[in-house]
Amino acid sequence: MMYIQIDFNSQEAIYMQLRNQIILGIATSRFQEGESLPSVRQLADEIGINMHTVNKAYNVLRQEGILKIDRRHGAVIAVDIDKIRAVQDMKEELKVIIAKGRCKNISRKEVYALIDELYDSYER
Amino acid sequence: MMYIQIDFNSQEAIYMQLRNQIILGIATSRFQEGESLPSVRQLADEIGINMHTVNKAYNVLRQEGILKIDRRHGAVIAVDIDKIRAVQDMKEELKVIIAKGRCKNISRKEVYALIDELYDSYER
DNA sequence: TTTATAGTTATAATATTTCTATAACAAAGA
DNA sequence: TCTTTGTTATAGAAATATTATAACTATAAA
Repeated sequence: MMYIQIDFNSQEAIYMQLRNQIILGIATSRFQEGESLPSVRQLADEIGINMHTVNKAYNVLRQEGILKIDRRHGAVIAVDIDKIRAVQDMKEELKVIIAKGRCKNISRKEVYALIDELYDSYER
Repeated sequence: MMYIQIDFNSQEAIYMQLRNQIILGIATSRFQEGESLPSVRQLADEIGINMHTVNKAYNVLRQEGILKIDRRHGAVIAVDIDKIRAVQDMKEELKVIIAKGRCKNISRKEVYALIDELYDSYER
């Protein structure tokens, strides 16, 4: 049992909701490095969605260097530590969000505080 | 002339690219509070896209409290300062990004550094 | 008052993306 | 051999994005 919760009324694509929850699960140590995720068919069954939707989420996570997938062990949490690329990716993701904050006169320190709140909530 | 650059091969929706560039433009002071944006027809013509696509971008920005739109002056940059809501929105947007950083062992200080880089690049 | 321009609304068509539904395949393991 | 794995292919349905017209009302300028 994975306890994944999908909001079918959300505008966010199902595969992205799934991807997000797996990332959040790893950050909060609900899932651990080396742990196997259910097979695409199993998880699809469990959630009540199609196999390919799970497959898509897994492949996004693979491309992001969060999972490794092979025929033997299925999807295994294996975070690749290409720190440089990870930081670059994050910068790209933050770009518009911070720009919007700048428009709203949100200060650096206020952003720091948000970062702290979130980091604390992911503490193990 | 607005000098908006759309990547038609991008997977990102055109109206979102437009929305992002306007936000970045405000953050970098290329556009100023009180300034009028081109009419939806004008900008659509300039970029070579449909009027409704521009209209959608403008309406997203209105909903985010970045523009005001009325029949007299068209779309005018008018950032509403509901700080509490703006901060809440940002937290929501940061949630998964920071979780992913946590997976990648990116430290708070490294995130701070990114925030600083971005804030500096938006300095006027 | 006429004219032009503003956003708004409506409708339709097309393209793309998302999600589902089947099915078959090859590799690995029991 | 039998089952399970991810992978691939194809097809269709549903939702979203984009374009194309057109008409409407309100405002501003001529």
